[in-house]
Parts: sequence; structure tokens; C-alpha cells
Amino acid sequence: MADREDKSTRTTVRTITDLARLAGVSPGTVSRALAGKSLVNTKTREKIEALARQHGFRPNQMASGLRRQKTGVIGVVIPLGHDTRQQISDSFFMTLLGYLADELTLQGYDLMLRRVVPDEDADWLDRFIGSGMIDGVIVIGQSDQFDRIEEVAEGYRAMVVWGNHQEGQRHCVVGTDNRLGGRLAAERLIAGGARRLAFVGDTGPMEFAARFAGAQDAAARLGTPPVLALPTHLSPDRASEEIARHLAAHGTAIDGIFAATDTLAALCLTELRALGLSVPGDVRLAGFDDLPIARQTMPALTTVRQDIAAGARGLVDLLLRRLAGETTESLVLPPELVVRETA
Amino acid sequence: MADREDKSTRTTVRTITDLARLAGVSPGTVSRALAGKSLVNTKTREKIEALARQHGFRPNQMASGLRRQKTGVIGVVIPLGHDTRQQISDSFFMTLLGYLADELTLQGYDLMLRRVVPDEDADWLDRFIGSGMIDGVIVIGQSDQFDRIEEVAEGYRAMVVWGNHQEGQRHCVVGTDNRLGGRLAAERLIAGGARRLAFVGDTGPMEFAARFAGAQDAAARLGTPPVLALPTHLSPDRASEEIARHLAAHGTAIDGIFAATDTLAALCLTELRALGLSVPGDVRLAGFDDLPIARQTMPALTTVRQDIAAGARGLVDLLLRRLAGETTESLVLPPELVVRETA
DNA sequence: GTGAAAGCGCTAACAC
DNA sequence: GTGTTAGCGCTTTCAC
Repeated sequence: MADREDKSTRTTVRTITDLARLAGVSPGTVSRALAGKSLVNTKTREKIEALARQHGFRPNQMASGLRRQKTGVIGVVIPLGHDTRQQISDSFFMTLLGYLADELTLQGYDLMLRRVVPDEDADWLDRFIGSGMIDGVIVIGQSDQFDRIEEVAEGYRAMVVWGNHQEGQRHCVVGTDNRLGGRLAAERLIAGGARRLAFVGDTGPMEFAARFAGAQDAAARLGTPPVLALPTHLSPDRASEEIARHLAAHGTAIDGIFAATDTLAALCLTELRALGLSVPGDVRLAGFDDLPIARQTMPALTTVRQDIAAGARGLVDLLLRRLAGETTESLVLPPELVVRETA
Repeated sequence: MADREDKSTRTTVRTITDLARLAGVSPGTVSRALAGKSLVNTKTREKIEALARQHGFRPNQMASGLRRQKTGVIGVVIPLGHDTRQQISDSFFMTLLGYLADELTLQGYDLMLRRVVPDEDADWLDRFIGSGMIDGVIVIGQSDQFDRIEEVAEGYRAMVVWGNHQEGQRHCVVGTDNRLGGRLAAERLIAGGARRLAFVGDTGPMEFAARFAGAQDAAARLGTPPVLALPTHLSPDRASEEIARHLAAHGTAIDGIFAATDTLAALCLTELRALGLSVPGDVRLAGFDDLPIARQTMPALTTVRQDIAAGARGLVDLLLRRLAGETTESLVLPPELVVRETA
């Protein structure tokens, strides 16, 4: 209450100059004091801090940023694939985003989020970087923009990407070993007795392509027929329908499904059930990600776990080191097969 | 390729002044041309635009923002409740965030995301607003910060909040009619034959409290005993365990469960199954939100749908109108009962 | 230890 | 139509 009354009577102090006048010092001194800089008389500093607190003063970050040529903001950009459009992107990305927010906050950075549709805006990445609003950028997902990202990486260091690692690539990437993950999933399906495997999901994005390739590796190594690719979109509505169609066409010829994500796996489960096929009796099923939903389907999903929290930590850590001028390697995280009930 | 060669030979043009020199005009003219301002000779404009494109020039937004006293950035802040800590917040919020990102992008704004723990930082909201980095703020969820938000709303107009509407409140809020939603859920449970209802979830946050109150309304009106409150945390791990404990204690005395969110409902389903109780045979179950998971559980969840996309649109629309100086009312969205298989 | 002064890159009067 | 000028609010030499 006393606090409230103070508020109403006090003069507005919006700038460091206002505060300086009040404290009877120069703006420069206020700046130094508030920045916790070395040489400021303790008395002066305390007085300034008290005044600042009392008046709820906060330095304008735009001005400070402009002057210091750094903003304290990290950009996070999610490129949406051609088929995704306005659609909410996959919950894996949103989960990663949550962890990123936590991690960046911890490190004292703010997070500027941008979703872009590269097909509509070829300039998406340069535009963001060139805006002057961010000190560095984290790209969530390579989508189909691998080449664009490579090009940018040539001339811009403050970038780290979540995605798949490719031999000899230039940009610094953090991600799970998708190919190995795909192999683990397929091996599990085959070990359970499946011989005619299918991969459900779009094989366009690199990460998914790698998962598919891993499954092919397993099939080849273990002597089962090649894995059938059953393409779908990512949005649940369209995917459901597409899965239903695929199953209608190939249902009985398939006895093992590796879905590109848990979300797709859950959809498969629903559609299989609708066809009266039992899981894992008639068809074995494995997902990817180990999102919360994997535990909640019935039966619970066997899946390949990505350590999202570790991924977020890696992204931020590498980016900050690059900002500090270090050269960094990419970080490939190990996938982990989580065996539940569907395979 | 030709493009690439251009790049390597061209001079760096970082500022509007660089570009002006190249174009043989003054910085002021460049600024006007690029801003699409009225009076600029078409020839001059085209020349400048061509040069800008060719050199990949983008005006520095910090500088522009500082000068114009507006940033083109909207802050989105998620206050984390006392029990949530570093935990990823609920997937409902993340989904809303996704839609907000789409909507803000559509309106030409960038989005600055901040997650805060009010208990550790009493100043969370003022700090964000005072940073000078944002033109306005959207608060996602009132958490237990209703009073703080009210206080801020008194002196700051550029704020809109997702949450529950309270008679006579000052701050502009967008949200579902939670009380009505709670009533719809409970009525459905009771109509299906349930008489001993329980509410699973924390009744602390206002939105949940309203859902609970709505359920009580229904119980009172229809003459069933008061609804039992079974408190849980929001994080799946802790909640699972707590639900198990609650069910162990009250399991047989309950024949209808209204869960505060779909996530919790899905957890209830798992725990009920573990106890050998059938849904909806032994226990009827309803959730809230209608997240994708609601369709994917087995049996599929009966739930109360919140129109998240409409919510996001409302938040952005109201905020922009407030930025334009309008006075705005709060927006209360109607909940919709979605009947599936659990009740 | 503190003040004065010169910008960071851009925009908006105000001239012409 | 375009140039000139004066800042937006802050930080950082350089003096003293």
C-alpha cells in the first residue's frame, strides 16, 4: 500500500538521464552503476540502485542493444514444410521449443520465435539474421532447406540447427542419430517376427529419410524384404485418412509398421484397430520420439526415444560457444529403443 | 550461381547510409523508399530497391525501433506456477502458442517468448513490459498471478491475457467459459448414470477452479453428492502417481471422473485400467481441452472442447486494437461438449 | 571515480 | 522529391 502511494506521487523516470538528474550524477555514471561496472563509488552505486528500484526503472534494451551491437536475444525459427502451411507443427518441435525456452532463460537470453514458410519466402533465414534483432539463431528442423542452411552457414557463424547430421556438412547441427534409431526400431520389429515391414511417414525431410534408411539397413542385414514406404502428411487429419487408405491397400501384406513419429504411430494404432487387426498380434508397431503419448496409447507404444532436454541443452550450449568465437563440432545424440507393448 | 558470384564481389552494405552512397542519394531518401513512403520518385525508388535486393540489405530493426518508439514485437509470457518450475508447461499452452505465432506473423509482428517463475521474480511482468523490446504483451494463463496482472493492467493498456473471466476484473482477458464447460462435463457424466463424481486436478489456478465450480453446479442442480476434489500436479510423472493414490483410496466410491485437462484424463484412463476398472462401464470419464490426444486414447475421450485457434485470433485481435487505442471488452468463448466413448 | 561527448542505425521534421 | 539535421536511449572512450 505504501508502495502504491509512492508510485502515484513519484516523477516518471523513463531514461537513464532522468535517473541521473535525480541522483545528481551524469548519465554515464548511472549506466556504469546499473551495469555493475568496475569503477563506481559504492555510495553512488547504492544511491542509484535504490532510486532505480524505487522508480521501477529499467534501461531500454533496444537502445542498449543498438549501442553495444548485441541484443541478448536468440532467434528460434521453425521452417514449415511445403505441406504443413499454417498447421501447428508437430508436437515434438513444440516440446523442444519449451526446453529451449527454459535453457535460454537460464543463460540470460530472450527468445524470439518465428515460424516461416520457406516456399513463400525464399529469404526466410537471411531476413531473420539480418534483422539486427538477434545475436544468433537456432533453426528447428532442416525441413527441405538443407542447401539454404548450408549456404548461410558459410557466411554466418552464430547458427545452430536441430536436425540430421550429414557427412561433410558445414552447418553445426544437433540431433539424434536417426539412422541408427530407424535400425533399432526395425530390428525390434523383425526380432518379434515381422517380415514384411512398412514405413509410415514422409520420407522427404532428412530426419525421416534417415529413419527410413536405417530401417532398410536392418531389413537388408536380417534378410527380410525391402521396407515399403507409405507416405503421409504430418497433420493428423490428413495422415489418418492416408494411413487408412494405405492399410486398406496393403493391410494384410504387412506385419510390421515403423512410423516416423509417435503421433503417426498412434494414428496407425487407431486405424489398425478399426480394421480389426490386433497389435502386436497381427501387426507389430514401433514409433519414434517417445513423446508422452507413447505411454498412453493402448497398448503402449514401443518407440525410439530422443532425449529432447539434452538436445535443447546441446543447441544452446553450442550456440553460446560459437557466439564466444569457438569453433564447434556437431552433436549427435544416441537414440534409445524403449520397448513397451506394441512390438 | 550467378547470384553467388555477385555476392563475393560486392561491397558490404550494412547500413542505410552505405546504400545511400551507392545509390547516390541521401540516407533519408533510402529510408523513405524502403518504407514505401509517399513522396519518392519512382525511378529513385526502383533503383534503391534493386540495390537493396542485390546486396541483401535489411534495415536494422533495433535502430528503427528505437527511433520510432515501436518494435514490431509482441511479448508472450507464460507464468509457471509454483509447482511447475522448469517443467515443460502443459501442451494446451504450447498449442495455443503455436497458433499465436501463426496469427502474429500474419499480422506482421514478431513474437518474443518468455517463461517466468513469478515466485522467484515478483517483478516478472513489469520487467518484460519495461524492457523496451515489445510493443505489447500477451500473458498465457493467469496462474496464481491474478492480482499482479490486475495491478499492471491499471497502468498499462497493451496487454491481453488468456485465462478465466472474473466479474468486474480490469484486465482484458480471452478464454473459454470454464464454469459452463465444467457444468457440461459433469452433466454428461451424471446423465450417463454417475452419481459420485470426482474432479481430478489442481483447483488452485482460476481456470481449473472454475471448471470445478461448474461441476459442483451440475451436481447441486441434479441432486448428486458434492464433487470430490482430488488434487494433482500438472506434470505427468507426479500426476500419474497421485492419481493412482487417489484411486486406491477412493476408487470404488467413485463412478464419474471429470479431469481438469485431457492430459490428466488420459492418465486417469491408464490408472483405471491398471486397477481393472472399465471405462465407461465402471467409471465414466470426461476431460477438458480436446487436444489431439483425446481422439487417440482407447476408448476415446469425451471432453470439453476449447477453440484454441479462435482464442489465439481473439488475443491478437484484441491486443492490436488496444495498441491502436481502442478500448476492448474481454472475450469469453463458448465451450463445446464433445461426446466420444468415455462418457 | 565521474563528466562530457560522440555515436550505434534509423526516421521524421523541416528546408529547399 | 530530396537533402539536412536532430535526435530515439544507451554505452564508452577520453579527459580530468
